[in-house]
Amino acid sequence: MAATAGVSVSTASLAFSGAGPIAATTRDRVLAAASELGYSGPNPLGRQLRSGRSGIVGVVIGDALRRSFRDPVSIQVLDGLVDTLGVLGLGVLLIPGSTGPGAPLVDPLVESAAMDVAVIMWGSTPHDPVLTTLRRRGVPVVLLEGQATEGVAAVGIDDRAGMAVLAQHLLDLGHRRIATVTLPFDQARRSGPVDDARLAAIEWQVTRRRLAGVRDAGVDLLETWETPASLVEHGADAGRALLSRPDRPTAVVAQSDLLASGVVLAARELGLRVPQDVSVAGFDGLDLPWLAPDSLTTVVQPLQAKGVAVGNAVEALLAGSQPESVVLPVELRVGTTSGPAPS
Amino acid sequence: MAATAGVSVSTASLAFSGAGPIAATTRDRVLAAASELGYSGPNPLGRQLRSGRSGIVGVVIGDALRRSFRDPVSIQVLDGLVDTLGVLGLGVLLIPGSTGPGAPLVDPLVESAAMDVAVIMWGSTPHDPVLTTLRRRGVPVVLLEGQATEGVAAVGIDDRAGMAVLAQHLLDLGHRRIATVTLPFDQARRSGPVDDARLAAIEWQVTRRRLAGVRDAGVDLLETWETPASLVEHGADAGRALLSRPDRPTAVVAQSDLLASGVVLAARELGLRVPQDVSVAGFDGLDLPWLAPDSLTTVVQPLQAKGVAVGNAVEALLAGSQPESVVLPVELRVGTTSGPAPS
DNA sequence: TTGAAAGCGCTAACAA
DNA sequence: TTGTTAGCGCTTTCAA
Repeated sequence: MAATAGVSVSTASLAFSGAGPIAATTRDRVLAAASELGYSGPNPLGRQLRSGRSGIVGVVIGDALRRSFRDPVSIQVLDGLVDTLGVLGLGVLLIPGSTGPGAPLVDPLVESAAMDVAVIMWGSTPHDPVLTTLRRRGVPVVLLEGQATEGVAAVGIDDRAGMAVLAQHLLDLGHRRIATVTLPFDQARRSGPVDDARLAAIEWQVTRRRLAGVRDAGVDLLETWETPASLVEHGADAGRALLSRPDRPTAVVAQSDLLASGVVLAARELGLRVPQDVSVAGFDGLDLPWLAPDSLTTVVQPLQAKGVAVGNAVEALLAGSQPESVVLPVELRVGTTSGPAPS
Repeated sequence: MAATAGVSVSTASLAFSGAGPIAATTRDRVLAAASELGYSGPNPLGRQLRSGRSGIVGVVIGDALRRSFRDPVSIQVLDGLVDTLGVLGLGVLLIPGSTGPGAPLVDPLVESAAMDVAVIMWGSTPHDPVLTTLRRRGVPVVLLEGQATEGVAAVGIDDRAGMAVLAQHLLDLGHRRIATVTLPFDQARRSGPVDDARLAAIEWQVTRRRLAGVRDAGVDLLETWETPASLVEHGADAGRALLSRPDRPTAVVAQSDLLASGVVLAARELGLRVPQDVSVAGFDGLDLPWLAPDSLTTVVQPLQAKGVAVGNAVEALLAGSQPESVVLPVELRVGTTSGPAPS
């Protein structure tokens, strides 16, 4: 310990922290001794125990990393979050979400990793075991796109209204046979057409709200197709099925841009022209350079801003106040993939 | 503290840890008291200080998150890493890499976050300030695709040999006018054609090795184009430029699949047929569903396995041994984007 | 301006 | 089988 080498004990702390009064000469002496002994500043573990703070924000990804991170949506939110937290001197600890039926309900890190606040990304319900565990531990939580509960704020977007505007856009173009491709309903992550019973059992709020938005506009859906994840290939599967129907839809609304671009690919594959034969719309507002020359008709959501909002909520929690839930606005962006319904 | 409520002090520790002898009745009593008081297991901060271990592995991303994570290559490696570390009870702390000329050289987390081991992803050189900082702190380091130094192991692939095989494949197909699109040369992240002086100054070893591989096969490159990041749009930029030359190359080798797919898009845009008019090849072996109906000719590298190998190196370091550097094999995969040179 | 002492919560060694 | 004690490294009173 530098103290032994120099001359003091707690003085060394002052030398490093800069807080408190200290003679320039002593500080220099301490720092010199430290570098001699190969001591490089206070041990974070000691500081953490003393302060009761780890400086760590646990981020529970709502899925296996490999899947979550293939989705630019999660990435952009995470990016905004990391930026915001970085300024506050906080680090992000990645915590895998439940990876499937076989795996344990919550990752061990949720049970026992040190963290000052936790963020649950994507689809937490009030009875989410992850949420329950964190509350038991007394770790304050911020939800992203989850259902706000007593004492737990959520950051989300107005996806229901956004979807309604998008659906109205298609109605205005004369479309009447409209099908939709949805995000997952729940952990089960099934794939295929859904019936009324299944529709009534949607657990994930995002999926539910976006579906409700379509109905709000007065659309009577020709078919609803559930996917296991927001990935291009699942969108393509759905597109192949929906566009092969004898009463082929004239428009397909997907609940994400990745799903929508899969539908576009499926349409091209089937020799259908977009938008002359079929219109396709998505949700998110991603930049998809490889879809060129098409640009997707979509609802743009502020992904970075979402991350920033979560970061701000975290900051509030650490400051001891209870943050408000936030609903960010979205906006219709008409691209080249939607056009008048074929007559 | 549960101790007060129950009857003991360190007995409580035994009750929770399960290690050491304890009467079933006392354990139950302690656990009951704990749940009554809302105490939920040992505070990780205390345990960490006591054990000297944080259970955290810092992963320094070689770039801004938003860019790194748009690259499936990083994601898949990270996925393999998180899986491996999860089993060991270790968590991954995300640390942004240097984000550009303006920003500070190293993220504050590198200076002072608690971590047992650090992983530097992507392109660390022996004089990397991040590496220097970590060594000063005494944090053991594993490099991914960096240059191994004394006491610092690196995990990488045999990209030079892989590139040579790929280049030979093109030569075998009769190609003689071959251009290449490279990964970044250094922090500067420039875009455009490079001259000999610039070629001699490549800092990032991956870029250097893959370029060397092409030359190993005996290819005399028509042009070398540098990109600022491995992203589709940069590949498209490069493709547009290279394929607009009067002496248009008959084949373009890109140092990554994302860059290569950008080149394919540029070719389509220019009305060139792939591979009849121009062959395109990449590196990585990604699954690119949206490139359909084409599948890229590429060099497949074991991305997940890379993450696992890094995880194993971390494990070795924590066990006190010095891991060996690892070079994983790669393999040529011929797709539909390469064919005989046009006559 | 510096030093001494206490205590954050934990576990491991030892004693009872 | 349980309790006592010490100490991980730090920062923050408080006293000198």
